Amino acid sequence: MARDPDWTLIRSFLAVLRAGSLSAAARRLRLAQPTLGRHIAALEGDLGQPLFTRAPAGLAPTPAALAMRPMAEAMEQAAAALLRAAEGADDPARGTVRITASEVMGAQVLPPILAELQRRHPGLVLELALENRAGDLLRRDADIAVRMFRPKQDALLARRIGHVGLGLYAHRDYLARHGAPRSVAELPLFHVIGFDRDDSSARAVAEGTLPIDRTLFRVRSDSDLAQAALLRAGLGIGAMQHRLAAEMPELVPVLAAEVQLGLEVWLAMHEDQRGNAAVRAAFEVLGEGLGAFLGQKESAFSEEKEAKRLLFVRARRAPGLPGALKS
Amino acid sequence: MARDPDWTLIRSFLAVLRAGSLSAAARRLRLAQPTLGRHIAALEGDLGQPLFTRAPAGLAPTPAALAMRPMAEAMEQAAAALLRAAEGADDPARGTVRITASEVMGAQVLPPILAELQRRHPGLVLELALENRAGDLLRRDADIAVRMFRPKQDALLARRIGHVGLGLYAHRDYLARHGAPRSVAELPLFHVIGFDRDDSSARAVAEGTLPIDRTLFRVRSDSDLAQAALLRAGLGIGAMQHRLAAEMPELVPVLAAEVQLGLEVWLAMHEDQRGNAAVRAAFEVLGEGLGAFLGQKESAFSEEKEAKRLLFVRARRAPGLPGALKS
DNA sequence: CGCGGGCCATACTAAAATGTAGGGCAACCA
DNA sequence: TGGTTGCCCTACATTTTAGTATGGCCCGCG
Repeated sequence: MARDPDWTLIRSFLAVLRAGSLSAAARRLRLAQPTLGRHIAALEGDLGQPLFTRAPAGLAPTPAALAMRPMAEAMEQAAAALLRAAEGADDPARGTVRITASEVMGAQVLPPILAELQRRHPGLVLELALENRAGDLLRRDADIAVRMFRPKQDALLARRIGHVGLGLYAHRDYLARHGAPRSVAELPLFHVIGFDRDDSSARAVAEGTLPIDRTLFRVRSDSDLAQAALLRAGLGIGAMQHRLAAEMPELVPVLAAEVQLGLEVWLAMHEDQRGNAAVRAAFEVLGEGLGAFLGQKESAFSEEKEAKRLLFVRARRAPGLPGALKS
Repeated sequence: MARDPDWTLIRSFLAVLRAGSLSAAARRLRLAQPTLGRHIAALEGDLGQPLFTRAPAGLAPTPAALAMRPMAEAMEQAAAALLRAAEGADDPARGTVRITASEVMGAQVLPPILAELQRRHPGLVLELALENRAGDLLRRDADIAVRMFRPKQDALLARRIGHVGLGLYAHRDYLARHGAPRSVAELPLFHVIGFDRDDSSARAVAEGTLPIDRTLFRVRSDSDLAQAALLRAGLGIGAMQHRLAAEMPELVPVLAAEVQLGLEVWLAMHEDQRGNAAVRAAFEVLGEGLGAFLGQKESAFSEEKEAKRLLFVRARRAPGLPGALKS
């Protein structure tokens, strides 16, 4: 009852699912509407069950169609990754590299490094996606990830770049108005800037240091960039990389001796992309640039397994607080 | 220079890559050889670079083609998963569920549980893949995984089923011939059965207990089933689940007081498959059956994040030995 | 209530892809 | 060395597929 359908039909199916109607999907795919109608009919025939119920305003997906959607999207992403791999396979100068990074990294640290990358490989097309959530590489959403924590997946090639130090800062005007806390215990009396719902950044930073709790914060945002902007605007006390804060004269360190935070910086790529010259070149330049930025010697190219051992040792040295730790 | 190619071309490309020639690929796909020749030519045109060099004995892939292969395979697996999802979306009685498990689990524990599953859902088509390597679910190589360690991926729905105890055993004839070790320190004097190159099983079992080293073993195999068979054949001392050893009267426990090993049992499925009735039904029955086998109450259905917290607590209670721990 | 705009389905025509058949080439084997 | 086999390429007939044009339907709006 289920012949395996032509992949083109799946692509059309996904387009119809997204667009909500045959006509709209046809416009996006630059095909004719009857063509898509036939594709859907053929796919329904192959699968032996209806995928859409014909409604006046368009097509309504059946539960089966909704269940199929993630797989169709996985195919689409794999196809996009294949295209990138094909472009840059031979020639590092001619390819597209998609990089994902955390917000702060992508906005504050990466641009000059990417400029250097582009200078060395002018033919490269660069894509930069900023998300604090991980898991992009495995979905082939990106070729290279700059992450502030150890990549967990076996299928990744990961390199530990170094360590970045953070501390608490506040605008000097804020401190002039409210004074400065004299101890960590006094912090709840001030306007602490922190996450809203997504604690992934905070828990990585605070690992083994502070018990992190949403109720501590009196100014909340899940965007690290927004947090930084709020900090610079004088709304309260928040965390920032020392390296970045040093270039912002209006910021003054707070509890510098008591609160010392740190993050690891990791570079990761999918092992499938090992054969892609463009990705390899970008990986190298990013490693160099980030290493220089961190002012630390970078470790040798190492596979995930070795990286794991390193992290393990590190984790034993600094046992964390159960409440703040979920990763 | 790079139009995004029709997905059918990618499928043909993968077939040619695997088969090594247009003709062979054509036979497998039940297409004519010139058709595949045209597909490859079209794909090369779309990508703007050659994928194969024409050789007398067939086609030799270029580096670019090799770099593209993993992505093409990812598409293929996603398509297969899509097909399974379509089949079983509505009706648990009519669907295919692909299960991956470790060798011992799949060969010794799962069969009766799968029999029960089939009894309850006679229309289900079951696929069972035995591999000790993980990472199958994310590649959509399987719908459900039975694993002896905590699944690490965020995109998975995981349920901790329970705990299985292991110990060292030997055939009574072996012990009659060689005697029994009186302490762990004496073990190297005996024929210990263990892994050859792949230490993934052993390091999970021995976590926090024994320093595991390949040189300890005097009988080596990477197949857990082979190890069990060697153990039953009297070749030496090896690890086995208490539950299984209890049904093998020829086996005698060794150093039962000194060496107590254990593994967690986890059930995991891809969150994308949540909408698949067949997979859900299989997940439920597997959870019940494994829970009954382990003789323990199963915990409530929980997402990965909660599972992580559980594991963290556990890891703190039993700190491991750095050398034996890489996961 | 009539009109326009969105949608899908159908019939027909045009284009494109597929299959078939035959030729040439290199490698292997008796 | 001569036959056989497997391979790829090209040319041509055929089937399949896509595009165009049209009609009917439902909804919202003036």
